Amino acid sequence: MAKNKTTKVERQEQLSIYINTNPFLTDEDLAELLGVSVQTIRLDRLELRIPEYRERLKHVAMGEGDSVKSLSHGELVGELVDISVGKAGASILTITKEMVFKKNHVARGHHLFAQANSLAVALIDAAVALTGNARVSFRHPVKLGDRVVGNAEVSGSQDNKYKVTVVSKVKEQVVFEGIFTVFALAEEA
Amino acid sequence: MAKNKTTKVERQEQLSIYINTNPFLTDEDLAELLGVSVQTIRLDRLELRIPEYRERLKHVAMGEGDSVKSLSHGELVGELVDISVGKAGASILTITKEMVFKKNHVARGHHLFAQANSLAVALIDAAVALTGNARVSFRHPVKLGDRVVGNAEVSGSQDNKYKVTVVSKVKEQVVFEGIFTVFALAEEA
DNA sequence: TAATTATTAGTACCAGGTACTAATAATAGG
DNA sequence: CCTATTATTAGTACCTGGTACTAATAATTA
Repeated sequence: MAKNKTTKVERQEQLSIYINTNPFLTDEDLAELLGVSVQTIRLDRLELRIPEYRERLKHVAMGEGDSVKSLSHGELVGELVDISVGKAGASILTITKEMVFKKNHVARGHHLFAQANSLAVALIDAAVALTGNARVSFRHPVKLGDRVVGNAEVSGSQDNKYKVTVVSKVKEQVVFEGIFTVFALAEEA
Repeated sequence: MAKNKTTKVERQEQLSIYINTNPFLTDEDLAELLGVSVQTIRLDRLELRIPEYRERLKHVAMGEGDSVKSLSHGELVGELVDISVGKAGASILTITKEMVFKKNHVARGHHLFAQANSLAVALIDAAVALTGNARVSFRHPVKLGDRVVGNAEVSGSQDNKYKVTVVSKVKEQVVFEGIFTVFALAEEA
């Protein structure tokens, strides 16, 4: 037949690539892409130990599932527990396994920064606020499972420039301190 | 019957909570949890416009699917393109929709911080490295789709304390600058 | 040519649903 | 008190995306 003369191995390599770059492909999709029958795809997956569609989705979903409150999503990192716009606010961030170094279960600094930064920005009473600069100190390591309570306070302002001080604690112990300069922007800047 | 006298509305609220905190629950699971039949759960989902199990997983998986390189995962934010441990390194972060403010498509500062911070930490030749403090400036807004190239350099060291300077650019324009003080820790600190 | 490997077809089965019909409780209104 | 409406449950047929298995037919290799 006038089929592309690809070997089994070549096809299986392609299969791996397809699935790795897009786990949402079903066997039927793959069969069409590779020009073989669905049964062949199944045999290939078996040999390559690639789980079925639904299992794949489950695992992608799981890996990310409980990190919904993490940096990539939502407008705020952590959970806002109290806010008085223009004045002060607080948020809580629980350290999950995705946020820590595998080696020692210490949270990566940028998560604490992210909590503080998004809290600082949330405080500003403007359509859009951007961080201009920041000075931050990581006072004490934060561990997996810790509940980090961030407290922010607007400590000064000049024109559209606000100074926000954030102190984050884990059970009364200060773990992070930062001073953020946030700019309030007009609606259509 | 000696059932908990919960109203339909109360049950539906509970249902929402259950599903929000754990999208992996099937109708059967939920039926058992709430002490009603599977059919009732289905009707509830219909009324609440909650999609079915497989659709939910698909969406969790999708929402996060392409943000694998974002903050919550991997040991590094951005893609490492060059590194010479103890000296310098570079990484690239492409700004996705998850990283920007919906209103103006400008990247939230903490993502740039995260890229720089994880790059700084990666540079340190130690089992574990932690950021002590940092001074950062966001020079120019970064937009959705921008490819942020971060360049880090160890600019000094004293004992286990390293000073790392990071400059991030989008097409030759400096968008972020930061000086990080990173501490190298012993294996079993 | 015989043996082996690769590919395809088909069957029965499963999970987790949708969509629909129908029967039975429970609650409220007059 | 009886009726009308709402709530809940049961059951059926069907769908997707598979697993597990059997069997037949190419294509290759020894």
